[in-house]
Amino acid sequence: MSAYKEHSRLLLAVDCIIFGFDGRSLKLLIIERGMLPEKGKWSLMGGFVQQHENTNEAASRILTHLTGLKDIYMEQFQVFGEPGRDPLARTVSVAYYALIDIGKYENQLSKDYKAEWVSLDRIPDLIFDHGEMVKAAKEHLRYKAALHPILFELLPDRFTIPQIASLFEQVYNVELDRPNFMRKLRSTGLLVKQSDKDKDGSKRGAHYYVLNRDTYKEKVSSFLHFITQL
Amino acid sequence: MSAYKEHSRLLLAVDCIIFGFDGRSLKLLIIERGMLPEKGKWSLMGGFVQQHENTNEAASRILTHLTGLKDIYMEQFQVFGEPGRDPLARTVSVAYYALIDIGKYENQLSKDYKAEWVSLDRIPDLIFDHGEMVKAAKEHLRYKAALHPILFELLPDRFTIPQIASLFEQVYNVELDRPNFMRKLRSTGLLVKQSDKDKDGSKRGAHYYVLNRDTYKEKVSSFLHFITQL
DNA sequence: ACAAAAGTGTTGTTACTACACCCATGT
DNA sequence: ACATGGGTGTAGTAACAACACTTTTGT
Repeated sequence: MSAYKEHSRLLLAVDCIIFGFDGRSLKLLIIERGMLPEKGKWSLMGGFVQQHENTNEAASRILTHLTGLKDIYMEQFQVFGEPGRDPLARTVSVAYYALIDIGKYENQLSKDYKAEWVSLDRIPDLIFDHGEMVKAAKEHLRYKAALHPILFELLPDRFTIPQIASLFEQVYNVELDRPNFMRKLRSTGLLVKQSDKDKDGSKRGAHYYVLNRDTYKEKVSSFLHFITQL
Repeated sequence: MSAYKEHSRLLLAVDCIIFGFDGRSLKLLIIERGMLPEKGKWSLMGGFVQQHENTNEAASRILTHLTGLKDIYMEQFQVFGEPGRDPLARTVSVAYYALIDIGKYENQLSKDYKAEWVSLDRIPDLIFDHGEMVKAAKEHLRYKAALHPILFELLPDRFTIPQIASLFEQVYNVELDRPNFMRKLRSTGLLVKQSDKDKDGSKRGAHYYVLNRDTYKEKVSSFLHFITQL
């Protein structure tokens, strides 16, 4: 372990921008920080990368620890490494965003961490550069979700098309033409219509759909345009 | 500097996947490694992140050091952090890909490093996980270049449409319909036609074009599809 | 009956593909 | 004159946007 002696070592952390959807609105999961510095302030969930694990494993561990869920959709999107970002020690952080159906979330660590779902447009000040991380995560999410159907990761097993539309509208901050959006969604072959309806959102009720997991797995990693043959 | 004492520190490196185009074919810049371990074997250009710099600065420094060029287009794309990837010490690497016009490349460090441009389909075995990094970089480049006109970064100031087409064909490993590709390119408004022609590639000669830098700056950060209004 | 949201139909426009064809020039 | 790429024209098709219209149901 004395190799590369002349080079300085540093701490490597992972921070998670956890997006959640409860069927109505898009939220962010943040915690009240339990350690110094900045103890008691709002923060993203994070942790240090351990000796025996890679960064994906660290992110998984941290996500499971906070939410109680396994196999959460997550994506590494950017390294934040300004020298002074953590005032106590040189710490470089690998940022991940994660997508969760809030209905599946188990508030298992309410004792260890004070975790809270906050609306995306009412995010309090966060420690360090976490605010910047959230902003970058939103951009990455927009980018990715414009080409890949990952927003389904936020939805419950049974969902309605108006719910998806509302989710897209919140992510992109636009109003969609519902008729056209509906057709586009159905043309993907990702949706399996159910016979029953959700009556909460409207009088008439909207049909439930479930995701066709097989075509989903295919389409998550396709969807390109500029070069149309591939 | 004794904060977070209980957490282990590690080495943070940057590795650069440097793509270059010489007007005919797409290449990768690799070096003969000058330090242990694996001294003398083929490797990507890389280096350790220093105390005073962030990872982008480290990558810039390393790129400039090897190529003699400033303001190289580069993009951070993935962290490689398997615990055993460098056998001598726990080292996590932030991978960047870079795009260079080989014509501008100055072989300035031929004494310090034995650097060489190799054809993308004849890459020798590389140390550690560098082969995996190259593969991932190619995928990221394909992804990004399908939506953003970044491949122009590989071209000289004056270039012909057949050259661009050839570049795209090599990146995506397809044959393009030249007439249609030409029209699509010109419809972007990125190209400014020059009056003279390049006679090297054919008898008739192909018109030179230069990039419209203004529209280029706009379009590099646009180009989405699934959500068409933005 | 009517408001409100879900969902269908239709039409004009744009973007793309396929491919026939013409152009300029070195040999 | 002809082979070789460079480049234009055109027609059919698919995807998309706009928006009128119908359906269902709670009040």
